[in-house]
Amino acid sequence: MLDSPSSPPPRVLRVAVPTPLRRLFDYRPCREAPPGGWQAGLRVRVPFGRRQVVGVVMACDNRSDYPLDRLKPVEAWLDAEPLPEDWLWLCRFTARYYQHSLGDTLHQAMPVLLRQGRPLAGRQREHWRALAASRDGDARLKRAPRQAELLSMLRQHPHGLPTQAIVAQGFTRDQLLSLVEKALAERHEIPLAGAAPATTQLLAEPALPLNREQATALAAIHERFDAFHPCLLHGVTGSGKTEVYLQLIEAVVARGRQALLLVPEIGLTPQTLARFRSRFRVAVVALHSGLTDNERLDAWEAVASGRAPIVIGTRSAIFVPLARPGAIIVDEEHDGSFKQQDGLRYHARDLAVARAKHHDIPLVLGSATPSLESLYHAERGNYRHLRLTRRASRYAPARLELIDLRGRQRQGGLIPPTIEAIRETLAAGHQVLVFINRRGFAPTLACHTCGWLADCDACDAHMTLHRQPPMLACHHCDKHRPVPDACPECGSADLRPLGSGTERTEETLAALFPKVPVHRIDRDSTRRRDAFEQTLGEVRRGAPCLLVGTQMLAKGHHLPHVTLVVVVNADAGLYASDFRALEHSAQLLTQVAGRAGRAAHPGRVLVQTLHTDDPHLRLLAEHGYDALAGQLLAERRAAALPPFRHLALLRLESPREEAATSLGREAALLMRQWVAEHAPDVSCLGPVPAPMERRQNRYHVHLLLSAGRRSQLHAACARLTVWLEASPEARRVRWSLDVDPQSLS
DNA sequence: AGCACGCCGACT
DNA sequence: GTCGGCGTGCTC
Repeated sequence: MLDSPSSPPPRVLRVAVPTPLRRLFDYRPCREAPPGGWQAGLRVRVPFGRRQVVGVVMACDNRSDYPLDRLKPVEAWLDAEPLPEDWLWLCRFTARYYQHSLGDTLHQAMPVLLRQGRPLAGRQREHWRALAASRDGDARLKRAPRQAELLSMLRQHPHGLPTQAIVAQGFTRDQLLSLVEKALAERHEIPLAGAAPATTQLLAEPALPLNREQATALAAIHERFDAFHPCLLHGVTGSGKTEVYLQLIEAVVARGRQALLLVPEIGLTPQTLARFRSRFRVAVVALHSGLTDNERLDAWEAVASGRAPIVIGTRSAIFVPLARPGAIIVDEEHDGSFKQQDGLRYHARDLAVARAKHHDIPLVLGSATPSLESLYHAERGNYRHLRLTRRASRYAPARLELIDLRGRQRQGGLIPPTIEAIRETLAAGHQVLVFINRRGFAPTLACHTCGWLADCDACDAHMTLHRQPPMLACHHCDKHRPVPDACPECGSADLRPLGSGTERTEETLAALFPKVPVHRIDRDSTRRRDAFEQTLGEVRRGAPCLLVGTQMLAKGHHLPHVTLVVVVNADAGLYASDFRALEHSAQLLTQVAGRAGRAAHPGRVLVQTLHTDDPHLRLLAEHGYDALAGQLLAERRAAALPPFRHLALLRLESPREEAATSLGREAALLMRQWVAEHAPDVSCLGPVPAPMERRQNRYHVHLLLSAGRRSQLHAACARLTVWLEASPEARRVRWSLDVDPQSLS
């Protein structure tokens, strides 16, 4: 692989190029070889079609299937050293597993600045420092008070300050340059790379004592540090999973290794980060969507070089290279945000498993409500099943009380006994959380004279009625229109909202409890970045109040003063057609219940439903998530669904329904023939119209492959994508293959 | 996916 | 007469 500078350069470089095409492109090396010789993992700038792109050399060779004399030369190499080996491995694995183009996968897994060709090695950070004081210097700043302030700040830091820190104090780059021009300050560069930090004095504050279960779990995870060691840390809300993570990370870092912690999108809050940063004296790098391109590259480089021992990040952080991998932890492993829902449709939790296995390191999947996949692996002994059943609070998690909605008059979705319970809770000086899974004022608008419903004309969906501001909006496309005064069909003025959303429930509660503040928390009310945190801060102060919100409210936030949780309608989730709907509803209901009574008071959870006798709901209410999960697993087995069989979903999408369907039929034909001969374990279902077939005036058609063996499913998918890429019909239809789809819609 | 080339409608 | 609509073809 390595081509030493003395040996002759290879004739051909196989380069992964950022394109959806699932193949490599061959190039001739440029005249000057990189200092370490040509090798896999080097970024190169290459001509591709009519443009220049950044690609990655995947192999060196002397032959090509393409005529050698027609190969274009590489424009330039961009790295002296190849990109990290573990990162290349992970990208290769991901591209193969998800049947995605390698070039695209590498591109996506790279920080933006590396995609653009910026150098990685030898990165410097710009610093500024004051020059020796001259008598007249300060006099010259008489009319520039900000520059004078800046200079005095620089004088307090004789080793210099990074630009970022200076700008954070409210100074500008221009002010810095003015000081340089006046010879009062100078710019200097500090290389970013450096030795790993000393690991003596790792902790900034002492670890908390562990209870027996936590200690047992930690010991089990610790047992081996040099072997793939998957553990399912299955702990009820408030049982102290985070403390186990903290102490595992401590042990990992003490051994000079790095720990990677993945958290759900919503979980990487300033509070979470603060908890980790206050525990450790070493750097805790956070990778989240709020970083600038430069910050992201710095973070990537700090981890890849090994300088940063602890990384916390959301889904995409699974792609950060680790110089000395020590452990990977996935918190709330059941969370849907770990699965990317477009383009490269990877699941960060599943990649975490693959990665830990590759590195031979411990893996921890933590959850109060584990996915059926992970429970299945734990049951089969593939994962060690570690349970935490004891809560720090005196009180057991609240039981779900099923409240029968049938035949009751609803007000904003709430029936009288529920309203009474809210009244009592507020009177006792506590807080109430009302959980409703629809935003807007009402799910739709209906004519009570002729039965007309406000439908979207681009989707097979109703339009949601909003009051703030008033409009009809489709939640599946960007269409919205004014609320009509009269029925467009019959002219009747008797138009009424049908059902309730967060806005209507908020309005109802505000009318019922005028003296109590009502906070609405949903995507519409939290558009402004800080609004959510601000509301939560107020709620944490503890005065009686009402919180109305969507599932945004259910996850992660510690709300110690909430003692009553109301679920306005459990049925929407329970009876959705998707095969994971029950699992997700049960996880959500259990999480919502976990919000009640975490501190000084026991809690109640009222679940309104039309189906109080539903066996799944009863099982969940009476015996909890684990019991229901066991039942659901049995049902999945009977229905030949994951985790007992593996799925891959081909989605086809076109403005012309017939185009999508006919391509689906051809693909199905090909698959059925090919599979009969090469992969008899695979079955092929469809093509069928997708649920909500028409979205944004495009028709969606599905073809589902399923198999008991991954290898056969994989082979079938590979055959399918090759065929699709070559098929002229497929170029007129947008298609994507979703391996291990999260949902069938 | 980009990005070109290429062949038919409404405008200075 | 041109500007520009998106069909189709290619990318080492």
